[in-house]
Amino acid sequence: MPVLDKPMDTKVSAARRVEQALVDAISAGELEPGTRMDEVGLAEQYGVSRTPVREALNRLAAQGILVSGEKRGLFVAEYSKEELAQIFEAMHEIEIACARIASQRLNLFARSEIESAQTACVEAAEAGDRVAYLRANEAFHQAIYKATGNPYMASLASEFRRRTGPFRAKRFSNGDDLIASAKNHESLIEDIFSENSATATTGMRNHMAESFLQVLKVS
Amino acid sequence: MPVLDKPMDTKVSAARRVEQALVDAISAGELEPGTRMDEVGLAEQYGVSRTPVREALNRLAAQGILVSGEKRGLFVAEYSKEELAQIFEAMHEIEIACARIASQRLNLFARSEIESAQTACVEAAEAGDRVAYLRANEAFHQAIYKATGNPYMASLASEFRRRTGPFRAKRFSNGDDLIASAKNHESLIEDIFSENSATATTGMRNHMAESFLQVLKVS
DNA sequence: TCCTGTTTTATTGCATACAATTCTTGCCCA
DNA sequence: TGGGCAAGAATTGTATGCAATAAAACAGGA
Repeated sequence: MPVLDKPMDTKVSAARRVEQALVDAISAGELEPGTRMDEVGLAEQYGVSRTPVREALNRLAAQGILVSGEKRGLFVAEYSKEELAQIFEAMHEIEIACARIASQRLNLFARSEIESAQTACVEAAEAGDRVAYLRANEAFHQAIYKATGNPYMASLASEFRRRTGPFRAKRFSNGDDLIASAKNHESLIEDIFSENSATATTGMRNHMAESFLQVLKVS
Repeated sequence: MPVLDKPMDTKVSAARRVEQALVDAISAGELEPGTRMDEVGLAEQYGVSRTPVREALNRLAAQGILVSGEKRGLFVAEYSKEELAQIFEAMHEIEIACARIASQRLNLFARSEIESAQTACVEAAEAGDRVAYLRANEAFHQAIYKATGNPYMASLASEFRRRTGPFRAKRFSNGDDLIASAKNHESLIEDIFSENSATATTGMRNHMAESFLQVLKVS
């Protein structure tokens, strides 16, 4: 019975710990899309009562990470290809908006953050380290979100990345994919740094379209 | 003690009814930003126990409609002018994306829905009926969201409208404001119907900028 | 064998009780 | 008079029990 990792985290409520644990499990793919969330099972698994579990499930449901199917209960959201395309389209639009805003507001600090994230991406890609690349890629995109200077845009974009995480993760099957993705970043960076918002828009559009096509292949 | 409107709605859980009631109250401005949500108070107000109230509050908090301040408890979100500007910027971007996508995919049915919503807006504006206008305006924007054919974009945009509802509602102080807003819609519609996505983008950009400037005036 | 109606079981939703935490009030002392 | 401290009150977080309901299992007839 894997009790929660940090039982000493007395500051955080049990409900939040369960929520975080579930998000992690879903993002990591341990809980596959379509899996049913059993209140009593999770409760005893995490050593708490049903109440905080219900609270966590509710919050996840409100975020769209869990959905209620035709059967009773909540399930890890699973999407058809069409739904996936729609979600990616939405994410796509938000990323484009972020890139455009970032290109208009770019300051030196944000710029250096993006660049160093990209450096980490390239290193991980060349080393063929898939896990490191995923993390670096995440930091890269987060840096762009942050560069918008708009935390609401940033959290919106982050939320979509969380939701699509399980589907995007699959696509890096070999080292070439990593390197291709990193190369892709380079041109996107150039476009953003050009401080021409139209160029940045186009750049992100290409990047995201590319990215989505690969997801569809493996889903 | 205003008991819930539809006590017979046995199909819907108490938690959902409370949630909906709270959303309505907040959107309508009955619960002003900064108001503290009292679990026990709401519980007896709606004639249920704390459990479903807590569930509703949690869901609202997950949507960002409620936030936890420095004091204990949850509060109706209130924003500084800068935060408001950022939220509107984000909403702005999403609306623009919706308008662009809608203009690319517009079919006759969606088109007629947008047009009839606009007709209702004009009628309400000319009658000087503020409440009717708010509802019609809402339907107008929802019709555009729906016209994207992408439910995720639509729900995203809807969520932002819910969040900004209390702030937008204030801005229609007199009849001229209504008429101005309705006129504003006309040009936006033309832009969307032009099926030129660049034009639709520009149109929505103007509409939203106009809208936001008025919000800032009264906030 | 398959459909349909019924009983059984499992699970959710709600209420309530209790524990733990934080806010507040009032008191004492400087 | 003001600041700190302590006791009390209020409020949140969690556990548990019960009732309602949906799913499943089962039986009986066509």
